[in-house]
Amino acid sequence: MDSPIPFLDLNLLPDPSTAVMAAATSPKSATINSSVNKFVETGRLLTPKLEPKLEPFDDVYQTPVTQQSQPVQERFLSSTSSNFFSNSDFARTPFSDQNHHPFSQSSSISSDKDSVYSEFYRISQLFRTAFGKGSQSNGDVEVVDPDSRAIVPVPDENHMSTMVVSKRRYDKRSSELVRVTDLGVDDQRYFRDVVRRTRMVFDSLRVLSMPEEEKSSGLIRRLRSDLRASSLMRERGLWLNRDKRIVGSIPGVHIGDLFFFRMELCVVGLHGQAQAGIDYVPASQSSNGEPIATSVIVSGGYEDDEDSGDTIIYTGHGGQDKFSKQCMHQKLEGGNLALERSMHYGIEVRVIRGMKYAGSVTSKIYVYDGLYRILECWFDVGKSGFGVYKFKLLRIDGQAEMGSSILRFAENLRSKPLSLRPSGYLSLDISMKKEAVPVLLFNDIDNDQEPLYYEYLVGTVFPPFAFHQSGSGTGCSCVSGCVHDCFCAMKNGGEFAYDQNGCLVRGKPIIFECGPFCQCPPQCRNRVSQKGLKHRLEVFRSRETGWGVRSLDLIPAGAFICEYAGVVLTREQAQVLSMNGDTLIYPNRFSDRWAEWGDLSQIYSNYVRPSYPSVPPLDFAMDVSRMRNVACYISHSTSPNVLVQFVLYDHNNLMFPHLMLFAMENIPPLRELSIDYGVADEWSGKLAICN
DNA sequence: GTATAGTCACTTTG
DNA sequence: CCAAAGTGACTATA
Repeated sequence: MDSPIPFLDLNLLPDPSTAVMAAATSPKSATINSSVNKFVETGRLLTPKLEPKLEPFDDVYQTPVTQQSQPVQERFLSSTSSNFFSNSDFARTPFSDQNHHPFSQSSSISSDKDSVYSEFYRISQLFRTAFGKGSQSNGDVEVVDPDSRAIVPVPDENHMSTMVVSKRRYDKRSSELVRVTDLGVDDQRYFRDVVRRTRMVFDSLRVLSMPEEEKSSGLIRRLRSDLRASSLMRERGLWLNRDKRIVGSIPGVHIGDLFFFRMELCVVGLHGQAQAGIDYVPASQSSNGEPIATSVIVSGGYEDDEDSGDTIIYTGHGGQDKFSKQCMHQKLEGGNLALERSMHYGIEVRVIRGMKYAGSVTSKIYVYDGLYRILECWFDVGKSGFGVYKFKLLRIDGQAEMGSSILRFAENLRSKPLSLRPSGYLSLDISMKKEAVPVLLFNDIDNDQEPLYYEYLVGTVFPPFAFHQSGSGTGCSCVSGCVHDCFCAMKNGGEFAYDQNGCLVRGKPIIFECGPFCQCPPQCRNRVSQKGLKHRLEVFRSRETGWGVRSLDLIPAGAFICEYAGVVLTREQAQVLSMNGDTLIYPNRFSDRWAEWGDLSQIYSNYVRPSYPSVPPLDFAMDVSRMRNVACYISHSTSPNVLVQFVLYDHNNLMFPHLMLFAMENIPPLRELSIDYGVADEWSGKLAICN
């Protein structure tokens, strides 16, 4: 019998992907010994209590590295304007006086209280109030013009109706510049949840405002569903971090987090510019009249950029024609000036990389890569012969592995796993080709090989009587694929649970996929989870969570991951087995995370959580003691990135649904997956997984 | 068929 | 109130 390991919440641990590329030179861990990720009952399972802790305002502000603060325009223009346009000899001359180079004096932090940067202060719990409700201080809500009214779909429990939402005048972003430091564990978890919830709303709105397939009226609308989603959220005050301008990391956003849209960056406050690559507090709002940069996006849109990971030569903005060709000299203004001022004061900037991502669509993804310092700034001749500003950025030490390099590593790992990780692989497919894509087994920290000793189970084994039920032979007759009002759509309450890409649109108590009794083809949109794995998964050994699971591919939010498979036992059978100490899963104990997915109650006051089709309390257990699949190695978290959704397809017996796992966020490659296994039952003390 | 170039409709900020 | 920042979805072309 396994000995249970102490409960560890994945989210309290450093991102395991940071260790991915570390060399496999570590002492053996003899204490971790668990085949399934289980946990013992502890008080830490329950809701964290948020204890406000106020930090003194005074002693925590940051001061400029250089005490003297010359008027910047004067300083710059006087030192450069003479040779600015004389072209021939743009030397590599840093604008900053060497004596005042930020890094040369960065250790000397003055405590000058009259410093222009006294508004930098540590803030912890102040943000808590600011976050939750969208921090509206707007008394003036008004309709700007009657034509700017938007008709938006409003989901109610069974169908879509419409309502009219008027556009409002928005608040400007705050000018208050702050840095958030020393967040406690509870705070981190809180902000993570807020960010995740916000991104879920964004995704739901985006998917809901996508055009449905037909639209045969000939009126082809180009619909930017990302813009629609963000503007709806803005109307509701759901954009994050608008009441403070945060320099440094954004609470709840981790290094390596992935975004598919620029507007998504705006919504969470990671980067506030819809198009521009440099975000900054403008001089007009800054307390000392100097602009300060907060974040940059390295998108590859400037020919003079040189990105080598930890160091970046970043080109300032401007000087391009509408065809993105340099056509004139850049000026030291706007974001360019802000970057220079940030360098002057030694203030870090967030770096987001826009990268082409092979797979899915040909679009870009944005990766948050952490904080960088600006080392140098100079004026140079660009490739096109026009003057450009260049900034040398250096990544600050001690941060988690860059998301962009993990992406690249994972991409290479796809084609040549053994040459990139010559040791550690125990198996290149523990499913022995039973799954559509391989499930790898990796352990580079100890000698445990346990997952090799189980028979691989692709799908849950139900008792024969589960199939003997009246009505189990009915299905749709959509020979050419299901349409929106077909029989199977009706079974699901009149709408399909999945979008055209097979992503879960809204969680439901249970989903009816098309099955063997339906006439529709295999590529029907209502067949998703029954087709098995799409993303390559890897069971891996971790010092913190025992065995864990991660993906080698990017898993987009809402995508199906895998089934949680086992051998179904009735209550009586389970009682016998549990006395023998076998490992059982109790499906009814998983938290109802499906309810969060697609929850638009923050947008629509009349939103009701789907309650149809209803599902009776589940009264079975699953045995995974001999046969199991990849899912039972997934770790527990109270802030999980994977949800459990009940699905039926091969029979219609509501008592015995499949447990299907879907991504709750964009899960980067090599990041550990986690499920909320539920909290201990107050009376029995039992958990989803029990011995 | 697949990559690339071009075109168009957008939004927020300072 | 407007200029400036560039994307994302689509269409045409190589």
